[in-house]
Amino acid sequence: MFKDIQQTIEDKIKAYCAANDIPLAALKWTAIPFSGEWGMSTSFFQTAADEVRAGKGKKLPVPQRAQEIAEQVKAEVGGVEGISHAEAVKGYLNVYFKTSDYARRVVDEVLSAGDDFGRGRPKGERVMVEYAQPNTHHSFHIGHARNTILGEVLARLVEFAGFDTIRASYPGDIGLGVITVLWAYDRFYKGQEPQGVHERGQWLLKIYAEATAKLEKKENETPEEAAQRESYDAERREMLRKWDAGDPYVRELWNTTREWSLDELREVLKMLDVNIDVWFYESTAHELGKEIVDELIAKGIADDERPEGPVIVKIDKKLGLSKEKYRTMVILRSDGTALYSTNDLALAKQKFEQYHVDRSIYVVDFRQSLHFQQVFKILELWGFPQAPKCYHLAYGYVTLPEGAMSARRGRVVLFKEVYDEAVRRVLSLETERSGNIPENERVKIAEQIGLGALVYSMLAVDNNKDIVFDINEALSFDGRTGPYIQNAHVRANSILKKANVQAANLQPAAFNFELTKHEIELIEQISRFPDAVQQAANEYRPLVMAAYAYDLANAFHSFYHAVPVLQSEDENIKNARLRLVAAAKQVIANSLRLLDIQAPEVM
RNA sequence: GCCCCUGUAGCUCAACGGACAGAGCACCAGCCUUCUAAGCUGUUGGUUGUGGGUUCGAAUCCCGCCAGGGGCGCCA
Repeated sequence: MFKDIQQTIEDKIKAYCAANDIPLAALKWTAIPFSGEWGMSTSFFQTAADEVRAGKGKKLPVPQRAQEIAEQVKAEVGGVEGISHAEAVKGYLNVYFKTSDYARRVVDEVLSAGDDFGRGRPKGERVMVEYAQPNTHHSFHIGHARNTILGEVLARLVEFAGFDTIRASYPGDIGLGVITVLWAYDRFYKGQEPQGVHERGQWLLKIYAEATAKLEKKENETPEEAAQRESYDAERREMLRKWDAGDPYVRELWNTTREWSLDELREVLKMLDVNIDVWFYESTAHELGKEIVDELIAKGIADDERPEGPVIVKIDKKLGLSKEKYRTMVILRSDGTALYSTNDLALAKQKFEQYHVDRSIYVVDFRQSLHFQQVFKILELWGFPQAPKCYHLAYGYVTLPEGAMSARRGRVVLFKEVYDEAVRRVLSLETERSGNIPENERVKIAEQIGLGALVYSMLAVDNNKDIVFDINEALSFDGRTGPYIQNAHVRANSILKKANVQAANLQPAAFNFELTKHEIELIEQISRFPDAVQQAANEYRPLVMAAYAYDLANAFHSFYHAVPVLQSEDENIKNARLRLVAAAKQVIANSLRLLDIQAPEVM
């Protein structure tokens, strides 16, 4: 906001420097710290340093010269419309806005834009975010939740920032792991089927863990046990071969169990309010892979070492690098079957050609960093102009205090378990803390709060860090948490409800009284929202929005505590503060929406 | 051997190369007949792993070292 004022001031500074032969460096504006007033700040260190380097000007130390320039420039900007005063401090020029104008402008803009406040102008580019890609025949665990939440929030951010956005999911519905479940189901549990979408999904995970135990080589195993294990393994491999050959029995088995998993996945996505636009499945990507390999060989990018070896791309060599960096990627097995890399290359081509995406974002854990660097480089060699705009959003694992989660050992924390526990905890708190929640909404609100806590805990850590999952921390409702932000929304709503006003029937009001520092801070935070959206989207970092939302809620809580609204001393102040509360509620709601967290009216 | 990530307060984490490195949790001291205490206010707590370098200015950029994690031609 206020780019017009900024531009006016910049023009004045530039004119002054040009007239006085000062080699002005690019101006970077930031907020003024520790001020308690609004304004913006820029420094002249770089300019002073440039001057010294050019041998111009007086021989002053850089900080002193910067201060001198700031003082000179200060005189130029005093009379600008909307500016109250300016000051030169330690080499910085601080420009303060007229509080009443500024406050009114911010609040009016929020109230008129509503849900669209902060939305960026269309950027004319299409971005596809690929996330929510768990394997089927496993249950959805807390690590999948991190992936899905990161991806969804990123999608919401880039969409709101102005990108045409496509959400894509890529479940791994085939592979040896999937076949292992099929085999064990067919061998030991054929015909059984638990009731309930989640129960069925979780049951498959249990079968997987059991099957792995049966197939794993044990210490000190007897010859009989070894023979049994090898025979099981042979059955499993035979089943994979049959699947590949399209055997009707195996395919039918696969389809049925696959649907159980996908049912569970769709249910979880619904709980998280995630709507996937495009579903890619590994099983169908398989078919596409072979052709692109031929194309890459024909173009001289890939080397075919068959039948002795696989099809490979010597990336470093093709790029002319002497040190090993991207290494060599195998893109097709020597027997002609597809690999993960084959599928990803084929899918990327499809994204570019069929979906016309300009940017392609992959939300996948950090262990696959090299894989994606290799894929992106091959896309570049292949000649796709979108290759430089492919981005791997790598995130750390969610581990348990006792170590890594392991589906094979059945040592996983399921999303549904945590969700249920979250709802239980909120319900018991509601009894204690909330008096006025209607009986028929208690569960719904508990779900919103519980999920809010869980989701925020996944977003409040930068994505490149591992999260050691502690349920008490994830489901904390105090301090820097989802419920803290939701509570700010509820309190704002509470005031408006009590005043019996809607955003639509707020009285106009002027902020022509002396504002408290809490009001100033709150308005400052509100005005930051559009920039926070752009920053989070440009850097592909949900954390930026998570941090912003907390700061905003924090400013509101302080305001709420210190500044009376309904008890204001006069009618104009009351109306102005009601507008401010309505604006704050709106921006908190917008922030929560981007974070995929519900904004309840009561809690 | 090579590559990537991480190292900041007791713990969990922030900080476009810029002003006194900030929050939360925990600890301690206050604040509920007053718009919801899932809250507010205050106190305590730091040679940013380490040694150099670049810069007017470094937690941030570059080099070395230490510690932890991950990856490196037919797993995904």
